[in-house]
Amino acid sequence: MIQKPRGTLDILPGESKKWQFIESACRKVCKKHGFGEIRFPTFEETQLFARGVGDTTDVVQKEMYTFTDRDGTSYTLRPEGTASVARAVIENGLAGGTMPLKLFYIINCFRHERPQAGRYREFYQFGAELFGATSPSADAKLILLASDFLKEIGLKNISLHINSIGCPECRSVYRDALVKYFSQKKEDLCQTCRSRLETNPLRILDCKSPICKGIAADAPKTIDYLCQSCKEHFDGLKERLSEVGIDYTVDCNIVRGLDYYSRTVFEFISEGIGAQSTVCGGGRYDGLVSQIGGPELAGIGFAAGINRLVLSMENGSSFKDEEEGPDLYIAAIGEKASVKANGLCAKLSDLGIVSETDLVGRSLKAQMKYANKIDAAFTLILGDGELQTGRAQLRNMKTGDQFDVSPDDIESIIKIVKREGV
RNA sequence: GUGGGUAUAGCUCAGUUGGUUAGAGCGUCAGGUUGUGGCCCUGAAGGCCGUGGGUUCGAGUCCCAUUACUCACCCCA
Repeated sequence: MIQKPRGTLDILPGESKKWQFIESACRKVCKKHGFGEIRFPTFEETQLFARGVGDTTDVVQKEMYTFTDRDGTSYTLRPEGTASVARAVIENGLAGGTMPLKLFYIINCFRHERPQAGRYREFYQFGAELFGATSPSADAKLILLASDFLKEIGLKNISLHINSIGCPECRSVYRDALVKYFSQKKEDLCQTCRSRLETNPLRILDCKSPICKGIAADAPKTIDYLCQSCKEHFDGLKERLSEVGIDYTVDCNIVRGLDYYSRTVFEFISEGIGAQSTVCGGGRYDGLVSQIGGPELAGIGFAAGINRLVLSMENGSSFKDEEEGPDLYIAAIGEKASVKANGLCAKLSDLGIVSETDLVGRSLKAQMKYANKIDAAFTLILGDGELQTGRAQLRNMKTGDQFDVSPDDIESIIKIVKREGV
């Protein structure tokens, strides 16, 4: 028995409706805010992610699906979307066009992690990126898009947390202060946080350990270390969020794991879907485009984890699961009737009456049972007798009423199905 | 990469302190006279009890290993 790869998903028809619901919400909201869809390769040169996402990040260091092509080039299955979008913007000359540039995408991504609730090796993201705008209005616009999207799918128990991690200049000052603070308490920190002190001190802030949490509570706060312009930017964002009526809480412990973030970072968090509760996360990345060889071009974006959104839909959403059977099932008895049923079925389907007929050679009784099971609105019974007399029974499966029709009079069959079906 | 939990039919699960041919419900398929679904009744198919070792006269049951699933750490959407 060959099984699907670990951490991947088969999405069956019943479940895929939820995914379609989410995807159509993405498209609807993006249209509303003027974001255009971009599609790009599933794999890119490994270098793109190494330089864009950051050489030292866990994602790049131990989670990428990397392979060598026949010509020796190293490629990687995309672990996220932003770096690829930035690359496509540069490569297609969009950076020289009209700004702002607003793009969105719905993609699958790949990360070799240990699977758990809300975390998969192949996972799906809805992402949006806004380039060429440094104003806090851009940050607010993007957060509004995300907020509208979550509202559109009607999720309950979602909260927005924002923070500013500053520009590279003020962040390094802050980082030093943080290292200094935590170094004093080094003995009390958990094992992983002690090593984080060297590698990524900001990460200590969102450690799950209660002891580290306690220590982090009194740690220096990012917002106290922002330079003048970063502070103004953050204040500007908060003002604009309030103006458009978006509730938020400032959470100094929000830290993004990807190197390209600067200034604004944010997360939408959902209750009750397990430990992986960030349903949408993003931030500003003014240095990314130049980092991967493009011009100076500001950007801000987010990605929402579709798998996690599907999970949080269990807790309530505006999704309605409407099971709909075909309008008509044609029960055929015998070879001649079967041939006739095939033709009738095709004609009716063309005319907008969703029709089915027997494909597996069942008895009449079994066909009736099947019609009932698939929730067909009507059943037309066709046998030798009907073909000879030119009269057949059209049965309303809900009421049990039967109508005498001619199998060749398609018009009147449609008329009855439409009238009774409403 | 590190821990915990789980593994019996397509699905959800029973299976006594180890004891003969491993069960139920649901689902699937077929019947319940002549050409009419739902409810009900009957029957059938479907399991190397995750895999490999071990203990034992005897293992679905106990022990070890392994794999998968799952939850958490880590990381992140």
